[in-house]
Amino acid sequence: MRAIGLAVSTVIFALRPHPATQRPALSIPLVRRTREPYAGRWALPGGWVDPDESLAASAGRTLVETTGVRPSYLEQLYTFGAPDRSPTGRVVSVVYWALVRPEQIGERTDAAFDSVNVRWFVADDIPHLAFDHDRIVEYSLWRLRTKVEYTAIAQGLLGETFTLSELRQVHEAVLDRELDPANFRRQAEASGAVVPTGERLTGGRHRPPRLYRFDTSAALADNGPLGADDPFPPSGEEQ
Amino acid sequence: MRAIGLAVSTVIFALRPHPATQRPALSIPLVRRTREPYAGRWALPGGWVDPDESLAASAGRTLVETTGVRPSYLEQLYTFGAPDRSPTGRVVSVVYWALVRPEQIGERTDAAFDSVNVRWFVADDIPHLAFDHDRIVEYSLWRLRTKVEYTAIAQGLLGETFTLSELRQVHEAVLDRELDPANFRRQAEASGAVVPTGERLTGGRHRPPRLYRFDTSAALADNGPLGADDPFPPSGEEQ
DNA sequence: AGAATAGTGTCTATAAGACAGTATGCC
DNA sequence: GGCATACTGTCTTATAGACACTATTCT
Repeated sequence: MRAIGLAVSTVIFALRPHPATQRPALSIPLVRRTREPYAGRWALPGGWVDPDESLAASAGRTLVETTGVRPSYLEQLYTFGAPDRSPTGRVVSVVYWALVRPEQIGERTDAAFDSVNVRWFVADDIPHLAFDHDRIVEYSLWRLRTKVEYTAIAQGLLGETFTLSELRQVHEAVLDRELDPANFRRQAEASGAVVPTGERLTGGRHRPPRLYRFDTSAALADNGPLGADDPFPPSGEEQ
Repeated sequence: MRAIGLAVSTVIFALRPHPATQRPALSIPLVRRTREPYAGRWALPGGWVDPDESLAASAGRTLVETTGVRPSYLEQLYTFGAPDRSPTGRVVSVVYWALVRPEQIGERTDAAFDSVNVRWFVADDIPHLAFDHDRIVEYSLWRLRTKVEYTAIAQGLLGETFTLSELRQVHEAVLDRELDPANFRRQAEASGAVVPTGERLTGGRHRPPRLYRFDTSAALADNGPLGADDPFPPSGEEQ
């Protein structure tokens, strides 16, 4: 039995101002490869799985190293393992996807963070990536878009409190289409996932909207018997 | 980098006569472990991934070795990789699930097939399994049941032609609840997944029902940018 | 004819979408 | 007061479910 390399990669999503329009746009951080193969090309953050480390914990490391924050949601996406997907030998990659809240990203300035080789890209304007990462990003986008329509994962991209208008804009940014404000409001309230805080957002240019928060007793997504992944398990137990 | 063992396991589903009632019941083949750890316990069929073999092809081997037939559907389920899931060392298992048509199973009698250590179990009456396989089976059942409600994967369990009554019984066996024949018929026809052959099933005790076949131009399930897995790829290309 | 399943019709409840209309705060 | 957004009301359409009813074949 020859050794097969086992790696983890993570597709990280956050909402960031679009470079052109400044409106919130679904974005993904990528790292530039500094060595062969594919030196100079952009790729998904990731690395080898440590022998004593769970898969989700390995994905958690990836997140910290690139965004510097704890993700609000983490889920296994798919495992890619075609024999020829890496020119240097057999590598099987367990890929995760994560949601990060924008206010937590901040600007990393410490020496450990190499901002030259880490850059955020708008999700629908990704360059041609190394390995089979184009396919992976495409699939992760499909999964996010499918899931945002029938779960409450959008909260993984938002802060503590928010207006329904902001929540709607998150859905619009993810789905890349406009939604009817009236109908969206009704569905959001009927779902029970959001709860009004009783406060209003002042300082806007118009009528102050109500602030909401997510019902913390409800899960972000129903993944069946498997719960959500915990990238930073307290001890060492995990699937 | 210490080596991490990479394995593949497969949850195989087929409809077989329930030992007690003789009615079609969702069933899973298991293999009895002949060595430690967990010697004597039932477990999912599987094995090590060959260095030159794709993950789906490895799952395909599993299928042939236990059921002896080509599966009608194969999909990656999840990758389990907790550091302590095997007492003998670190093993990461990429798990697949598959559907097999009952008429293809047949009874294997050749010497290569050890029927003593391979047995079919009714899905809702599975013994306590080796490793973390209890969880895996539970999750695969959830996935199958979720998917049968919004896709046409039930055809993976049926033969070439069938009556709508038979199709409904497949759904009922999977979901473990009765469905209204009238409403089921309407939905099946409206979905466009089934097409009447123009023939009828004679020889029954009552009014002969129409025979249908699946619309081969439609996919069994929408897995997004990733298509269905092919366990027996012609050359060597795959994800 | 009767039994049993095949197949159709129809009513109700629910939800999504379109869109008109009212409310309220800031300029 | 005007404007932009917040928020409500209501109509239409599609679909799921319940269930009554008709059709056809075999015994």
